[in-house]
Amino acid sequence: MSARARPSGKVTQRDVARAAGVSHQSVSFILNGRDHLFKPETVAAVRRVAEELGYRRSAAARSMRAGAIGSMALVLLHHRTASTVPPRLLDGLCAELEATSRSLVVERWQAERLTEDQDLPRQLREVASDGLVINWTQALPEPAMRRIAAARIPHVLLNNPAPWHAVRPDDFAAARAATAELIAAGHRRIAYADWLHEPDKIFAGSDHYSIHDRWRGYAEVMTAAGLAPRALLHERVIMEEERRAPPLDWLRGPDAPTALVSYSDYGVAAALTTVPDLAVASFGDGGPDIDGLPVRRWQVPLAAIARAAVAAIDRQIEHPGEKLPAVLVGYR
Amino acid sequence: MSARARPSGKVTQRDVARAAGVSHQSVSFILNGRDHLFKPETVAAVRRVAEELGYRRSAAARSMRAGAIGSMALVLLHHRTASTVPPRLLDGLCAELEATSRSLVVERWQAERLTEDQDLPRQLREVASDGLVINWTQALPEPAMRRIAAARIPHVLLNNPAPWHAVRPDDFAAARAATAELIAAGHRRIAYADWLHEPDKIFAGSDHYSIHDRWRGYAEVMTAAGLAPRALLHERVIMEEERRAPPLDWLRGPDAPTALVSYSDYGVAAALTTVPDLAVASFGDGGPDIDGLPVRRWQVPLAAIARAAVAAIDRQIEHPGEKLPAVLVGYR
DNA sequence: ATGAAAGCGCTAACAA
DNA sequence: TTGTTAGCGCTTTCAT
Repeated sequence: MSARARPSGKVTQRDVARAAGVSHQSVSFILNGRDHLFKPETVAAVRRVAEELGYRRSAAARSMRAGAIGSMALVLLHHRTASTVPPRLLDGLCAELEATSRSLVVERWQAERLTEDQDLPRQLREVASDGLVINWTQALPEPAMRRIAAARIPHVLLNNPAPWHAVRPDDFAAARAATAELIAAGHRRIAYADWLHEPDKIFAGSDHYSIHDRWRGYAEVMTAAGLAPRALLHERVIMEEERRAPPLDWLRGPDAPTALVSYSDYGVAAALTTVPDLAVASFGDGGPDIDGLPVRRWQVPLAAIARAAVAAIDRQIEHPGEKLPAVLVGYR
Repeated sequence: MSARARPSGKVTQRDVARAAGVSHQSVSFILNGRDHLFKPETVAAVRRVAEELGYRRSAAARSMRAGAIGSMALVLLHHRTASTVPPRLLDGLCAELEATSRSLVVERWQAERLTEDQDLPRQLREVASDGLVINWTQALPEPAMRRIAAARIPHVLLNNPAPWHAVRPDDFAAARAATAELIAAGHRRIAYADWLHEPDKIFAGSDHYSIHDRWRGYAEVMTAAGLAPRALLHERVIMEEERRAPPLDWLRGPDAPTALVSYSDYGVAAALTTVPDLAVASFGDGGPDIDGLPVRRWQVPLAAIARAAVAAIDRQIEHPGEKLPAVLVGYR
């Protein structure tokens, strides 16, 4: 190893150039696909030396030059409890960005801390990505919105009912389809179950829009088919802290439902423990089934959502200031 | 709005300086906490103008100057199917990095494509983070290892049995504790269940080390207590593509186990559907229980793992070339 | 209390 | 085919 790099420093194009006996601009050209301009032996020498020294291009210097960062940020808002990241969303975003050799940054925002104007999170304070994919079902806190507007940051809201700059799955249509499928299979006593949320959120539509939309989709199809919608709710909201099996008495008895449309996976396993031959449809971020249980599971179309989100941000980068209408993505 | 920024360009310190009538170095000082050197009205003016123009510091320029990127990369290796990211791992890494105002990049590596020397992933081609947290249970592909060594990239392997530069949960100890707990509760017929893996992986220890370690921990404690270890395996491996409920006949009958130590959550719901009063301990990345089911769930200590991983990389940045022994993190 | 100048590593325009 | 030069935005040292 004739030419060693500084032991604790980064190897630069200059180091490679020195070791290979060429100028550092030649190194830049050769390492960036414009090698046809050089003698084959020069190219080979530069390549070999770069490899030996363990040269890696500086992403910081490159983005500075290019005027773009080469990454997007996935922003996860969370209250006290850790926000859940649907793995397939992460995967979809990575895949989408890889395709254009960009990468994904993940940042958490604490909803409470965003109330004050001070101490904004990094992605709002700095130009540290080319755009923000914000996974948040409600309205953004004022300070964050102000900053995004003032700095004209390309962004898109995920799973958010906002009319602009938003991408979300079509929960209403999915609930309709799920219910219709059960009716088509011959079921008549089909109940809707939501063990997680308070009735006013389900029936009136506050909080996460999907809580209301899934119920609406179910209820509409039932009514249209001349069947009676039935909501099975926990008499008391089960909070994160005190999760336990929901009471399942209504699954037995003469008028018991033969099928269930469940808001989420929560409680489904318990329901099937009580009535093994219940037909169940549920919605979720996970895979096509719940660990070995016979459930028709409607998967949130996260890959398509990721694609739409990246496209929306790219559009804003190209056409700054343009107002983008929200995108509804259908379930598979 | 007297001084507008270029509509489609980024606002720089220069722009702010011009609008506020000071030099751009003054802006840098004022915006970075050295405002005591300036007149209060200058400080106020600069602050106000920066806010109005939506100035954000360029992370690229800053890291170039600083000689460090200010982020770490979480690397997810995956085969064909999407790799799962334990949400609590992501959360733990974010939290750990936030504490030092750094951020997290996520990159997927495709194990097959790493076999060829060409076309390495971005984090190996470029200096795009200060270190790699590689979530991979096997040996790294040769080209990746070579590159990491040649470029002296700070890194740590997660959930990996490697003796150096690795951080992993102590599955062996956890399985021992889980089994001991069931024995202490009075159980005698305790079975070990793994419906996902082939016997040679469980008993001989190829593939993911935890597959073998959890079995070993269980078997040792059982034997030490004078009880007979019993492995309940699927007669045929259940592949991703054909997941279905495992056959559960062995949970009934006179000699049936009263308790179960399960490799993972897979199959637990089905087992409890068959025998509701079975005592079950399982291991997993998720929350403290499986959707409403009575299971003693041993949670992989992902927050502590994240902390150890970041610490290991920081250590390598400070002491390049030092060989770090693997870190074993205990379950809670 | 404020400004001038240098340089981080890279690429692109221009010279030779 | 190769080298020279300038500048991206920022921080820091030095001079005023």
